[in-house]
Amino acid sequence: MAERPRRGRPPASDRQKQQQRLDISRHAVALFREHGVAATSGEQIARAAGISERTLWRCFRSKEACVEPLLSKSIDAFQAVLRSWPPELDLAEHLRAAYTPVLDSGEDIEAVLAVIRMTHDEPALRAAYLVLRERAEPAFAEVLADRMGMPADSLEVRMQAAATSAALREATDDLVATATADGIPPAVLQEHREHVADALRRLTHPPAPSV
Amino acid sequence: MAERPRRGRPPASDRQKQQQRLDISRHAVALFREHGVAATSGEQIARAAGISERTLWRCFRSKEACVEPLLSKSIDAFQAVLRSWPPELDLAEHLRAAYTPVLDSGEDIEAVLAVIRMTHDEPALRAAYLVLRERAEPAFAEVLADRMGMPADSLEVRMQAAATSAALREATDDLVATATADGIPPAVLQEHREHVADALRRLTHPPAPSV
DNA sequence: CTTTATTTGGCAGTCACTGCCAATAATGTT
DNA sequence: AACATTATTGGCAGTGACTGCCAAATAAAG
Repeated sequence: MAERPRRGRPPASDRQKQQQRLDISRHAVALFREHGVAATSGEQIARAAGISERTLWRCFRSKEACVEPLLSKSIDAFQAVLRSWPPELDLAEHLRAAYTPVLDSGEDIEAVLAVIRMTHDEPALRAAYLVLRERAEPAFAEVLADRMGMPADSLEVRMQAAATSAALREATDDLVATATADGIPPAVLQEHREHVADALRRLTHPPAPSV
Repeated sequence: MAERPRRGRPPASDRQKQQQRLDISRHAVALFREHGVAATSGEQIARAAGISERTLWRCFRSKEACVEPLLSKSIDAFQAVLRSWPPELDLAEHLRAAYTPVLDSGEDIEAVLAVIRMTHDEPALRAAYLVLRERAEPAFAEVLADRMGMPADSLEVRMQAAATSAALREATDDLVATATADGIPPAVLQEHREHVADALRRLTHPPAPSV
């Protein structure tokens, strides 16, 4: 229990590891975009990222998993928006103010959009994307639990969280599909926000009590 | 365009191919259950199914994909139930009469339950499961499109379909987790049906029009 | 500079999976 | 019955993703 005197090289912080993974992810996605997933080898990714192939496989269990950090960035960003949603404020208002869809990912907007687009053609990428979104559902559940007045691990809340997450995924796919190279037209963006807000509202405000 | 005189060996019907895949799937799942996924090789699966390794890889692109036919069976079964839902009947009533959760899969109930359980520990299986469920969403959309009076490929309907599918997945996971070797206690089953019915009702009957 | 703890790289090996071609099976034709 | 034709299967060699193992390199403390 007591703090043993720390000696030797200190373990890399989680922050550092995340950073390395993100760095690799950027190089990997760049290669995926240029040559396609199948035509990109682990060796190429490692070389581009300036690490050995061995450490690449230590960071990612598979080639396709290299997209995770980039995708996570955008998913995490939306979670943060949801978390900051004040209970009394209308959701659409909150989103209009705080939600700039994918692009909280800063510099990586284009990369994230490209990956999501690629998931439609590359089954392995789609699988990674879906697993990632499911992994984010507990966080959704926490937000919804407050609104619903039920524990976050109750089945009801988990179902709502899963439903919310899936609806948001569909809306995101739709947005990404209509996004051009120039970016996203403001009108489309506005409509997207409304869609998301409607879906979330519908899910968090149950209709007249049935049964 | 005209029917060219058919000569030589006729191609296998889709039905036959599906049957072969299902047969392989059963053997693969049996091995997965016994030894785990990692410890089961493609060679073992092929040998158990009485085919060459080469044809195994022709039928399935990956080892984990071997679970698809079995899982599809149970997903398809629920879709059939949904499709047969008469518009005027209460959903809970319909489910009570027509929905025996996973087990329309006939002989394969245990295998299906086992696979769904395994998806919690085996990321690759989880990925396959999620991809499979997403692939089923368009079918959900068709059912919902009728009720919502909108085209099945509209964003609204697709979002509802995705949400429905995800909620159902969560409910199924919950059911599978509580299922014992003896089977599923009737009380639990009944509760499960109610959960599913509630979720679907909530999704298909939107609350008071917002905005 | 030595000691200790941690990360990284190199190397060999396994195994999932593919391309290619020969063998076999299932049909119609002569 | 023998043959021609087409679809499926199997064998074989090869590629590449990934792992285990150990040695080198790095970063801190004594």
